[in-house]
Amino acid sequence: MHWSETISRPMPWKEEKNPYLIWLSEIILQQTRVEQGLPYYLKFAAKYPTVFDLANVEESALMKDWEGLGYYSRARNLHEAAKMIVENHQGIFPKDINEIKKLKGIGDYTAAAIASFAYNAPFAVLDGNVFRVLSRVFNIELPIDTTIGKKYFLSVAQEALDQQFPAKYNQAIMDFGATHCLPSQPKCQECVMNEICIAYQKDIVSILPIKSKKLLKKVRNINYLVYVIDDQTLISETTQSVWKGLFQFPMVESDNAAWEIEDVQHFLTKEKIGYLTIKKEFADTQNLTHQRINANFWNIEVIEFPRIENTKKVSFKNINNFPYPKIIKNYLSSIHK
DNA sequence: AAAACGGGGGG
DNA sequence: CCCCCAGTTTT
Repeated sequence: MHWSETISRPMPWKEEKNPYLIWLSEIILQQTRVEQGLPYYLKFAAKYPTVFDLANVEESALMKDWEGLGYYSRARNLHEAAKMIVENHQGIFPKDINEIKKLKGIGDYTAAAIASFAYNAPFAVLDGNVFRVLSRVFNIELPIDTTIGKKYFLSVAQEALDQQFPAKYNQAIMDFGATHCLPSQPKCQECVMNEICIAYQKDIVSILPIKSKKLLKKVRNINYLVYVIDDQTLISETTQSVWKGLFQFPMVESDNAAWEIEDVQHFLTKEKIGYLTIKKEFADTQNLTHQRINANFWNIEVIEFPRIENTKKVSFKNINNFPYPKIIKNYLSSIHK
């Protein structure tokens, strides 16, 4: 806490005591860098100043505002939680941590963050920063991605918490992890903790914290078919999986490799779709947590649109009124001259 | 307990 | 190219 008084890391939600705005900021910041989430927080705080504004908005509009931030279930959960607060709590954000945890999208970390920041309640936050700081200072070599590891770290975090100033302490340890006790190249030489940091004394800072799992990535080849008549094309709303609630073009996934133009021709013929021209307009790749996506965008001039379930006609002039995943946005930017 | 879930920045 | 980020929900 003393260290935190020597640094400056201003953020609009620090010093904020309105639990609704704290909640909003915490949801936006889940697995998201402060610099990345900041503009979204400012937009949401201005557009949805109260929980009622959030509860009453159409979900599609909310998704549009969330566009580009990722982890879209956060937006859907935010909406559902807002409605829960209005219906079950008369629009007043709950104060009891168990009630806070019942809200969609709020887990252990976010509940502790809201309870401590808004009400100065004595609950220690345990996020990526805290895992790192505690694992190094106390030389904890339990993996942080196992149940046993999380349980132990939580007990250490709770014990280390300053009971008198929980909000200040939680804020300080996260600032410390984010700016000083960095994942790589931490500033150990000038660290105020280096004399009591066991990992530093043992020179094993770089291996901490320890993770047990490594994740497998699936490679997917997606062929987006952009059917075009004059200024119109066909888009559909994704109904499941990763990009639920966002829009995309009709697509076909190919197993081994991305399509060549012959494969597109073959597909259109098989589906009895008449076409004038086929042109590969854009190619891009995107890395998600569990999959690597190779995408090709095929511009296909047609005489009449094929009948595909759940698609709608839209003009390129209005196409940006709908929310899209990043890879579709990249394509749309590339064709917008 | 493990997998799924985005996007961006930095080394 | 890999790691990590103010984590939570679903399987």
